[in-house]
Amino acid sequence: MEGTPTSRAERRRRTEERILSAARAIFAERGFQRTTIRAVAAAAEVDPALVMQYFGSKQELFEQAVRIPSIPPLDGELEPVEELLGRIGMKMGPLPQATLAMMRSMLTHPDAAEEVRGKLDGQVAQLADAIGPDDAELRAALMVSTMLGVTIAHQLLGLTALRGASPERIAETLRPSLRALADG
Amino acid sequence: MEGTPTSRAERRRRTEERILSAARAIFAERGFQRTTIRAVAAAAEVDPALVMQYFGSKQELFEQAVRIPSIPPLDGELEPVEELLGRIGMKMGPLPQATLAMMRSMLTHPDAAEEVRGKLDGQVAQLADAIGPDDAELRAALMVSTMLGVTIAHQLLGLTALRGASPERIAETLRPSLRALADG
DNA sequence: CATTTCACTCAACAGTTGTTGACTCAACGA
DNA sequence: TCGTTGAGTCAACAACTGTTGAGTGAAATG
Repeated sequence: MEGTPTSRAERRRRTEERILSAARAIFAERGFQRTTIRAVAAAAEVDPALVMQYFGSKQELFEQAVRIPSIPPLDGELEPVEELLGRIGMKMGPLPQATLAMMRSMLTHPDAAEEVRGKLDGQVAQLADAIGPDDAELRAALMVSTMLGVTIAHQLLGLTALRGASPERIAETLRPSLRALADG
Repeated sequence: MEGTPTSRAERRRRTEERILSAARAIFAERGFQRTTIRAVAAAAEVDPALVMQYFGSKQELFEQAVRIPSIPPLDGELEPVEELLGRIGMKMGPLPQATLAMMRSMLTHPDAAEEVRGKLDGQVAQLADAIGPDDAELRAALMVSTMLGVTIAHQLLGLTALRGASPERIAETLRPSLRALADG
């Protein structure tokens, strides 16, 4: 058998992570409203009251579960267009559950909307710095919007024409489009 | 005073439309889950029970309220890219409430997701017919995804960089990007 | 060993939700 | 004029929700 490490701190750490993991999965699948504390507790094999005791409220559970991976900033080593394209899935695997949970909720949960808007605004600003001078902000915003749309259509909506396509092929086909926006 | 046309059929027609209008507005603002029959009834100045009596269930109310304006098919008179761009807001005003309601709910309400996916798949197919032969379906899907992303970022999320921009300027700036996708 | 601490459970409350059935009353048809 | 119909209301049910407080038993501490 796997060792049963019944140390208090260790047990706590593990169940807390088990709850967070279950929460991420269900938030990502159903969004904030349709996710119930009871469902998260059941998936984590814990009593619903424990979830409350650990996280205080459903809202705080959501924040904790979704906090970790912010969109990484452009590090300037690569050309911006290539860096954006890489994010479609070439260099990292599928999107982290926390990001999916955030996106899934952003249209119906005001706090998630504000969080996503802030993150995207930040990315627009970074991108605007890296591309040509004319209309930089608008063009950057459209590049980010394009990435957003492709991600939603692919990961959340499951457009038929995108379901079979590999991330590499999507990125390749999208390149001239982003390039056109980046160059003005 | 405005005439008080107390004919039975007429009264029914009017209250029914009042309910549908209120439903569209609230569904568009809050999405399916967070919209309550009571809120719709209150906005329509009617008893909640009447909404049920007329529409049977919340789900059916949603379907009726959202049914009407399907995405108009490409009519082939214009070049596809220009036709898509026109939809950003140049030729028609802001998106109809029914469409907004649909989009607002599509990430958290499975039926709305399926409906939107179907509509977008249809548009992809049409667009794929109208553009060059290589990878037509994938390129068409990316064009549609781009439109989706820009619409979400602009109308539902309110990206800062897009909030001030006029639809015409957005369409203009987006043109080379869509053109690149259309031409392969 | 005795006591305290704390991870965890049980049962319940209070509010909200979709939905229903009995009721009221003005418009309608004969 | 009178019975019928149907638009609209009222009060309530049943299920589900987030949330709470009292309790339990094993680990930590002395």
